[in-house]
Amino acid sequence: MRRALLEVGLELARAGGPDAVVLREATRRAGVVPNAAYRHFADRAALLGAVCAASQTAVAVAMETELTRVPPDPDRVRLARARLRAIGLGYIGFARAEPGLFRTAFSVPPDLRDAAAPDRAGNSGLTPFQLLSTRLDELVAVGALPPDRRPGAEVMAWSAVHGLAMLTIEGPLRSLDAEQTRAAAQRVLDMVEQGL
Amino acid sequence: MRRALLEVGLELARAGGPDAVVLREATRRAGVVPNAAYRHFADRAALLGAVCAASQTAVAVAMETELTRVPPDPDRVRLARARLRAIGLGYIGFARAEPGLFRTAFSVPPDLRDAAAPDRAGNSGLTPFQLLSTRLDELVAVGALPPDRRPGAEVMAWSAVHGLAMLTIEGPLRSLDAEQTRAAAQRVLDMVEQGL
DNA sequence: TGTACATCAGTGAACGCGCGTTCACTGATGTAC
DNA sequence: TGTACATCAGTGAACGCGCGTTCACTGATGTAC
Repeated sequence: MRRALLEVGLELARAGGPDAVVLREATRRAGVVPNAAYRHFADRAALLGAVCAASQTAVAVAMETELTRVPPDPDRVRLARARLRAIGLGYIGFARAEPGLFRTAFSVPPDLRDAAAPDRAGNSGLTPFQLLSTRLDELVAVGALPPDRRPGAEVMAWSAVHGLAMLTIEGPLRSLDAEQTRAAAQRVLDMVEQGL
Repeated sequence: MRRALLEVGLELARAGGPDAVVLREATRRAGVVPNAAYRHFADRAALLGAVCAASQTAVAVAMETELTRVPPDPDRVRLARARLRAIGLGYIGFARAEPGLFRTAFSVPPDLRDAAAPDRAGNSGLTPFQLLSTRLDELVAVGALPPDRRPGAEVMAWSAVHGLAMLTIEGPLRSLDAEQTRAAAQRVLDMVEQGL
């Protein structure tokens, strides 16, 4: 039942973002009376927290999926760069494909994201941030990024990619089609590579 | 009265973002009965649209204010770069100072941002996007940006700055203090300069 | 200068709605003796 | 093998709340004759 509520909560978030995760509607879809939810979640905030954690996992899964598509390359520098691009593309692609879940994953009330994260199934258990850190570490390891530029690099890369994602899903870039979005993503990733 | 409702609406948005722009609460604060609002706005969406337009103007004003602080410089290239940085800093600074208004300005429902924009008072009447375009045009004019790199440059610059703004107000970078934010902003702007 | 009338911003009361949450409950499941 | 009992997921009914919106209205303001 807990799982059913979580899944139905994800369905609601998918369709309408975090505000759409409504306890009564979730129980309705789960075929259960409203207060039954309180057997499994302390309150609405706890349900939303769980949905948010699951959304973040989904983002991470999308990034890792893209990562596995990177072809092997004997040139370690080129490979490391391709991997960084891959997680960026996965991130933006997820935002485009699942804007509701994406917003749920990151527009999260401060104090309820510490909800348990029990469903790490399907990915390595790393958060999107950790996936990014790993790639940047690799760039340093293969000599593609000077170590003195490493600190704070997450923030820069993440800002660029996150900004594009946001602008394309709920900002003024909403009208871009899939092709244009992909092109914009490539250019932003170019900028990150250059600018780091 | 219309003006009073708009200002009280901005107050609500300032405190809680777009969702906090509640018609009944606005009339309450304006000292008026709820339905009186319908003399001035078709419905709640129209009020929110007006508040959103005003928030965007506020962002633009913050950017222009920062722009006027740029000292004169005989080196036109350096000046153009400083101006681009200035509007970026204004943008991020506004997001930090007024997260509620910032979110209201950009997390806007698709169809109601075409609300009238009657209160252009206090700035040149340009939108944040237009301010950015002007700066990029100037970079090209002084030879700091190759013309073939000009198309799409808005998207890249805006993505980087917008992403940092978002991550610092409602994302995982919320815990950064003012000093750290400023440093991050400078680095992101470095990246944009390099990466363009 | 004075009267009749239209305009229109704000009133008072009410509507139906969906929400989160609490209460005492039922009835199936599993465990202890 | 059979009975008594605890556990606990889900029920049924209800609460108080704030919301957006609609109705017929009042009363001040300004205009036409």
